[in-house]
Amino acid sequence: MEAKNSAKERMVQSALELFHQRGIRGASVDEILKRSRAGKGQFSHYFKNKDGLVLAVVDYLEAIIRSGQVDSNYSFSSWDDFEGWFGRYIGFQKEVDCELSCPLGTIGNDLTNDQDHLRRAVKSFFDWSTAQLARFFAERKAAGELVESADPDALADLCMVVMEGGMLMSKITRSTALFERAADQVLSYIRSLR
Amino acid sequence: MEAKNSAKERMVQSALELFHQRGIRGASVDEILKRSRAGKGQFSHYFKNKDGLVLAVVDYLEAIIRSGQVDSNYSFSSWDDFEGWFGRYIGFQKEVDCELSCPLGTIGNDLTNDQDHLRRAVKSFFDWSTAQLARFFAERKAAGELVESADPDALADLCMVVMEGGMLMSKITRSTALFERAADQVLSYIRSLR
DNA sequence: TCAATATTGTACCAATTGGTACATAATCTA
DNA sequence: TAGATTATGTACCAATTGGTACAATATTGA
Repeated sequence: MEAKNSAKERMVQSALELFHQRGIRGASVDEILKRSRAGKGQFSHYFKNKDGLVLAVVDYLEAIIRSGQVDSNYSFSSWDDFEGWFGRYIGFQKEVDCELSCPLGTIGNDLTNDQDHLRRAVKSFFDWSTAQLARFFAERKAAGELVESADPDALADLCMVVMEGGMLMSKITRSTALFERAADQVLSYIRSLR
Repeated sequence: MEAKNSAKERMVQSALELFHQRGIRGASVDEILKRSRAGKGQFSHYFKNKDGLVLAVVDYLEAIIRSGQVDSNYSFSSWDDFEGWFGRYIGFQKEVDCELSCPLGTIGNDLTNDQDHLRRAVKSFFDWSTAQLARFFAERKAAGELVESADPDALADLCMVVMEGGMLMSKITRSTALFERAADQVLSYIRSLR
């Protein structure tokens, strides 16, 4: 149905790159079109307006992460899998010299109150991610690998918050040192509950 | 020297409010001037350009936080002081219905690579905040109130990362639930080191 | 006092913004 | 193949952007 590298796909991917780098407002439609070698015609044809493109970008991001096509996947089955989770985000930051933070965090923070449908789309991805972590912790607890007082949902929330905060602080400080130490503390904490 | 409510002061305060709400790019110079009841003349007179205004806003924020004029101060002297630290940020989010995140986090994430002087200004505030937390943990450890294996710097990093991530996730999910549970876990962890 | 300095207001500018109009070309389908 | 639908390109638009020019007004200090 859809060609391999359709104009629509190129627009979404270019928009993702630019939104990730400079946020929604920092990337103009014209620049996105130039980068994706598309014209205004395609843009208006495939999207109602810029918000429509943002929604497509969020959906695209959610799709590739949920399908595991990206480094930081959420298919934990062992403690080793989990312990590598923070490492993949830290590794990403090192690859990009700490010049970016989380794409969905950046997009989500850029939204205004009149873009609630977009905010909900971003939130739904975070809800899913948190649920994946919580499911993993619940499974480990059911297997007797976590003490009775451990709260799987709270642990999942802690991980998500540290990941988002770590990505943001890495960009601002241009260093993963803070993120790494914080992640280490979380891992120590969770190990102490085993 | 400076009048109580000088045009410069009004411009900085209005800019802070708007940058906090919509980021740097989301707040136009014209809108800031309208809100602060000032003209283009004053703007050009007091600031070189928009970046100059951003720098003034960052300096202003750092000054009021370091001087303790704002709720979330950093003058910890007891465990009770510290345990209320996350609570003040969570309380702020509740006051604003989770429609904002951390002002310096928002500004910091909005910067591009050609604004390195601004990034360094934001970073210097985070460095100071982290150092305040680290000093507190180091003092407690010296007083024998933390186990030998506790790392004051790493604990400070963990707190900063959870605070920033919590503020961001609260805005995106429009709820402090995640932030609260994550903060609780951090407090549990630190208590386990006492 | 009176000139220098600091402050403020208004008008303007080129560039960019998101968005529309509309003609053309390709593709599908009956 | 004919006609509809889908896809693409070009030109244009009003509004907004950050920034400048410059005149006018206070305020200061010798």
